This record gives sequence, C-alpha cells and structure tokens, in this order.
Amino acid sequence: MTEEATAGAQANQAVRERLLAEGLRLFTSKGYAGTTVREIVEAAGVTKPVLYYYFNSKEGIYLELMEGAYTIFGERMRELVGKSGSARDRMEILCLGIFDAFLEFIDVARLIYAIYFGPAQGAPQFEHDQAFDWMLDAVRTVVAEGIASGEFRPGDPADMTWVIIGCLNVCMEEQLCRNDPRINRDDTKRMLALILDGISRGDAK
Amino acid sequence: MTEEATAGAQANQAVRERLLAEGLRLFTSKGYAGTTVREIVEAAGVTKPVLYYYFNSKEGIYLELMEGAYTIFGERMRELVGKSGSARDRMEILCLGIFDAFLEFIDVARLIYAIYFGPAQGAPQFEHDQAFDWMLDAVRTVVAEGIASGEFRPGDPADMTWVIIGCLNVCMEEQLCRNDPRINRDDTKRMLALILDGISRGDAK
DNA sequence: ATTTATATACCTACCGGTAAGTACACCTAT
DNA sequence: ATAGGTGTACTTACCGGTAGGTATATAAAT
Repeated sequence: MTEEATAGAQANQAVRERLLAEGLRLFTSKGYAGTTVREIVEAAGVTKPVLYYYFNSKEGIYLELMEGAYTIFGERMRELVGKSGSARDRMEILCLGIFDAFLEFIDVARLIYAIYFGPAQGAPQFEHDQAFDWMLDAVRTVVAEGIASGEFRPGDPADMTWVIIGCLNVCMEEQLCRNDPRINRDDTKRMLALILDGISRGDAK
Repeated sequence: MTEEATAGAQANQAVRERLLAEGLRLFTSKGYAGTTVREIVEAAGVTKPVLYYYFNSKEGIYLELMEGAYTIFGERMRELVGKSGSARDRMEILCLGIFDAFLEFIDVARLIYAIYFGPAQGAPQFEHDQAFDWMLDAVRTVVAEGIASGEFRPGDPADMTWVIIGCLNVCMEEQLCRNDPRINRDDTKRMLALILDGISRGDAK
C-alpha cells in the first residue's frame, strides 16, 4: 500500500467522520425531525448526495450514530465491571467511573438521553434501554455481593440498587441539562458515600 | 343567557379543548418539529385555519400547552407543601404526593420531561426548569427542618436533598419510559424509607 | 480503463401560514 | 317585521419555501 492509498483512505474517513460528527451535534441539539440533511452536509462541507453515498439515507446516519454511542458506553461499562476490592470501594469505582465516562462522552450521552426521554419524532426504532440496563445490572451485582459478604445490611438488593442508580442518574442528568450544573464529581462522590453509609453494616454513628 | 348561547360557548371550548388534547398527545409522542399542524387539526376534526384562529400559530398552541402543564404541577406542589408532622412523615407525604401527581398527569409529565431532555428542535423557548426546581426546593425545606429539629443527622442538606430527589426522579422516569415500569408506588415508598433510615438520627440498627 | 467519490440540477411531497369566502347569531335602525 | 351591519367560528383554496431523495455528469483514485 503506497502513501497515496493511505492518503485516499484517510480522505474517505475524514469526510465520513465529519458527517458523523456534525450529525451527532445536530441530532443532539435539534432532534431527528428538527435536523435537516442539508444542514448536516453544509456543516460537514460536502454536498447532499455524499451523505446518501456513505449512509444511504437520513435514517442511515442516525442509526450509525446510535450504534456507535451504545458501543462506546458498552465498552466503558465492561472496563468498570470486574474490579476487585470491598463492595463499597467497587461501588465507588463503578459509579464514579460511569460519571466520568458520561462527562467524557457527554455529546453521545446527551443523544442517548434525548432519545430515551424525547419523543420518537419519526426517528427509526432502536433498542433504547441498553445503556441504562447495563448500569443497573452492574450496580445490582455489586450490591448483591456486598450483602452476601456482610458488608452491606441485609435488605432488598433491588431497593438499594435503585437508590444508588437514582442518585447517579440525577447527577448525570444535571450535567446534561444545565450550562452550570449544580452537582459536580465531588458532590456525586459525597452523595454516594451518604447512601453507602446508610446501607453499610456496622453503621452506628 | 339563553340555552343556545351556553351551547355555543361550549362548542367553542370543545373545539379548543380537542385541539389542545390532540396537540398534547402529538407533541409528546412526536416532538415539536415532528408534529405537523395538519395532523393536529385532522385529529381534532377541524381545518387548519381553526388552529390559527384560536392559537395564532403552531408555537401558540405549544406554548399554551406548556403553560398549562406548569400550572397544573405548580398547584399540586403548593398543596403538598405546608403539611405538618415529623420531617420524616412530611417527606413521605411530599414525595409520594409528587409521585401520585406524576401518575395522574402522566401525559403532561411526559411532555415536560421530553422538553427537558429532548432537543430544542425549533420549539419556542420556555422556562423549563421550573417543575424540577419546585420539587427541589420543597424537599430541601423539609430536609433543613429535619436537621434543625434534630430528627435528621447533621450533614450537608444539599446532599440529602439530592439523594432523595434522585431516588424520586428515577422512580418517576421509570413510569415514563416503560410500558411495564419496574418500580411502583410501594417500591418508591420503601426506597425512600431506606434513605430516610440512613439519614435519621438514632439509627443504630 | 475501471472504480470510487463527489457535484449540479432536479424531483415530488409536504411544511407553516394566509386570503377570501360562508354560515350564523346578534344588534340597531327604519 | 325587515334590512343592513357586525362579529365569531369555520371552510376552501392557495402561497412560498423546503424536506428527503435521485439522475446524471464529473473528478479523483487505482
């Protein structure tokens, strides 16, 4: 493969990536129906048939963005699961890891949330619950192990799981919905500690 | 006023209410940009200029729906605030009351959430944070009084508030996003109790 | 020469909005 | 009692603009 071939392949990818980046930005800020193909291609600096060349349709680029978003979060979840240590430590690593991933890929996250809560608006169907369910399963696993090991109190693992998820969820949502979020990572850590203090065994303060 | 006049006034309201009801349904399920004036009026059984007659524009009906939604929740919040009893009892009444209001007006709630998380999509600007902020202030007030009275532990009232809000929030969101919510009112009550057990003074179990 | 990537020009269908008209109720003047 | 005027509620037909998508030509890469 010559250097020319590499440059050509890279030019391909550059156009494609530009379209995806602009598509992500615009779908996120305007929604599926509110975003036109014209504005995506104009932002990417190409003409309209180029989008159809690479993605076949408006739906095509949208679905590719969705698949990419879920892939990113799935990989990050896998990295965060399977750590070792006390249940409390692992919970902290897991939740703050999720929070950090959220911030790192906040545009992607915003798109996922927008789809999850937002109206369908003619967008093609996609399995929407996956990212949330991954999170739920991971937290539930750590809770169950904490109860089994005696580190957390006996109780309903589902309740504990949902309280933790609720806390993490509201912290993440705050990052999405405000230019000046009222909750940061340290707040999240403290709030998590408050919950874990409450469900830990040997809590006699 | 004759009976004919009453019937005429009622016919007015019937058309107007039909447009609002169909508008709510469609904006909620399809979003602002994804909903056309044509489908609203068709669903309401009138012609397009009728919508412009009553609401001046597509924006007009949307804004009227949004104002109505916030009015409903604001009134319900006022009813729930100002109850008396222990901080714990009041917190339970407040949170479960919010949850109940949410279920009662779930279409309205769905629209508010869709707007809050969903993309702007060309919809007219509206102050979106109000319902959430009402909730936050109400919970914060009860938390602060619980700490002051010694019922809750000394601690950061903001942390406690947000943990409670996060829990309530995720329970409500679950009602929105699934045909078969995994959390019901009793679950919500139990989870709230788990948190309140954890932050209560005298918790030595 | 062939394949791939891109541009120009165009298509049909649909968008929000509006002008003009109609039906009806009510009021006032004759 | 009747005619004319006014206002409200609604319809039909239409407007200019734009949506997603495509045929064809051209440029670039191999």
